[in-house]
Amino acid sequence: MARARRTTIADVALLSGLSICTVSRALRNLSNVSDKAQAQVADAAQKLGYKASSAAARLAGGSTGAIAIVAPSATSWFFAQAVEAAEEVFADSGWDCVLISLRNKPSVRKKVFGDLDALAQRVDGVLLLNVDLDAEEISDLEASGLAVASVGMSRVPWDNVGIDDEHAAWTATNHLLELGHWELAVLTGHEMDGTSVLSSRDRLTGFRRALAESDLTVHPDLVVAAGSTIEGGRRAMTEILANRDMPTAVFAACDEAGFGALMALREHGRNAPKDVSLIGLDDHPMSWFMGLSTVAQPVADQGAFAANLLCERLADPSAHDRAARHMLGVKLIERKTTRHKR
Amino acid sequence: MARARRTTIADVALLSGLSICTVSRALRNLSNVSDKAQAQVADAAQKLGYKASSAAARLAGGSTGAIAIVAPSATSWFFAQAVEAAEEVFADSGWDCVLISLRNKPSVRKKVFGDLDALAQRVDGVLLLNVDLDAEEISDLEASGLAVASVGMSRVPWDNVGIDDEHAAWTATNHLLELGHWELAVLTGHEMDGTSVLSSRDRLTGFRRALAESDLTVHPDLVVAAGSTIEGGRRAMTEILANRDMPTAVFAACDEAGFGALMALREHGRNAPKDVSLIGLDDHPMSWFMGLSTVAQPVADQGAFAANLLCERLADPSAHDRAARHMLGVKLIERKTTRHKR
DNA sequence: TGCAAAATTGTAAGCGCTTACAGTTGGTTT
DNA sequence: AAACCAACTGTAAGCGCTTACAATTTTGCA
Repeated sequence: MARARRTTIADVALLSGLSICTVSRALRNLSNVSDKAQAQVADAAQKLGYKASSAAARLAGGSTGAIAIVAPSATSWFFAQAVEAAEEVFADSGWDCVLISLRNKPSVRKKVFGDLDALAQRVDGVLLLNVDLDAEEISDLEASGLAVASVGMSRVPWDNVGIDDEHAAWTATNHLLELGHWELAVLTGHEMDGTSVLSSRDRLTGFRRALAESDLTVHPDLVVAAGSTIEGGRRAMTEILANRDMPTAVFAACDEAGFGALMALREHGRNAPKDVSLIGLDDHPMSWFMGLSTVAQPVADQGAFAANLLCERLADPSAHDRAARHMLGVKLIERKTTRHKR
Repeated sequence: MARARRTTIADVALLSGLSICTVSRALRNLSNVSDKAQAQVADAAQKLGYKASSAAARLAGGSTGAIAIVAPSATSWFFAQAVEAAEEVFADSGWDCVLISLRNKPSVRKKVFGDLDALAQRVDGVLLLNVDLDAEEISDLEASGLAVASVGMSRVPWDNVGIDDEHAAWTATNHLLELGHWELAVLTGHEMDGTSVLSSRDRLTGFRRALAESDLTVHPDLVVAAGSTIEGGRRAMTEILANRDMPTAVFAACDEAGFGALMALREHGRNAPKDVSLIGLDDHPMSWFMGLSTVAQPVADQGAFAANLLCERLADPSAHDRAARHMLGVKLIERKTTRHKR
């Protein structure tokens, strides 16, 4: 099978009997092309199996045909789900997805967002998944000319969809409070190295607010970084167990950390809800089985929704009205790891 | 902050006092450039903060600066891990990763591999993760000019790393056999729709071989598709439980399906190992906690290893010797869901 | 029916980089 | 010292597509 010369727009022009320029316009569905020409071009392109060269298009000022999906990390359940959901939407609209994992490293984040021009050169848009950007990065991104949409970022000048993380955390914490607990610990989504996923900040805030509303204070030793992995949750819970003051209830900022906490408890001969009440946040597929009480959030929906929003922007950049902000609901799910304080 | 005209290779040429051509060569570290010129160019590029345009490079016949990571789906634990590990390797080498999830749909697979030219246009290489390709797709890919490396594909004309899935499954099954079980069921990695991930085929083969070696036959009703999700495992196990002939042991082709099986058992008032012995394959982080016996495989290692192989190929396309094949080891881990048949 | 305005279509100039091929330069060889 | 070479460097022709701007065809109306 010899490698044939690629079919270019010129071939289509020739076959359709129109000029390259008209073909180019027809191919991109620009308005000022007659229906007849449009049809001829479509027909010729079809016959020739013509595929545009994204590189050439890009170079000439067109679209790259790609968007970037940026996530703090790609291994946790939440991100894997959101990424897949978004990828599906993008793929169906013909966009390539460049995956960029920040790997929980501020250095990687700085590298990516510190050189937006480089990014803008390879993609037309960016989908941010719970990425924690500082004010400068936000305004740079806004000014970069890239279309942007995000999952889980409030107060941001572009389309955004998410849950109210603070409220979700508040709901979980409040559940604990209502069960009569007042010595609470929290396994935050922050990483050990200090990095934090955006949602984890809000969740911590929600936790704190719930306590404050009950005039409770949080002992610093009982706020421990777990990240969003099972292993992190396990380490964090182990740390809490080593504490002289055992809390009677624990809020894990994500279910995976909650699973880890369950492990740590078992390793120490304890369990939930007997020794401590434990509640997570996410509603991971395993949670039902583990009996983990939690606050459920629609994960794939968020990814898909945001991806759709971005596709729309990309399709019609002129629609430059103010950013849309969509909040999806969460729901408390009581299972077996929480119960009334005795 | 006005959007300045981009710095091109011409600017670098001007500043360095050399021709565009020499600059281009110096930038790409081609051999025939004097050290002096090389230094001047590096210096000028540095000063100007020059960033090459990948689109232009591509159009002119250079590299796209991107590779594609293709996975049957992106949500399962295995793929999320492998993808992240690979992404890290690629990102560190400066490659963009285009994520392509086949979403377990043959149609998507056909679309992607049926038009390799389109793919070749946007990426220089492809990393395949347990993708099940037919002979034609393999040879087309081989002929496409794309650099290829894969995880978990045997007998393929390019670099490959993986575990011996058949042997791993054989090991798991044999463990069951050694415990005295002879009525075995298997939850295969095949999807309900008939799609199969490459590894799941080999695992099924390994299961069958183990039985055959003990002169045992498999009842068709006891070979059920579970895919590689918790939910799939749950459905599959439920189906088995509805069977009149309950097996005394079950091999789940992946731990996640095993978790689902555990759920189904519980929903039916049964449990492992009392009612059936259950063994998985993967060693998912939850498996320890669940007490799930399994066969452990190094997941991130496989992704990173294969990514490195691909990077090497990409860096030196001339090294066209025969494909390397690396087999990583697996290990039986006995936990609590398997025990001797009573 | 005739002419300006509107709608289409075509011409041609790049976009920034790679690369075949044509110089240059300076050291060797005879 | 003339003739050669090897090692560099420069010239210029694209890669395939977008897009001002010009040219042409239609259409709308008086």
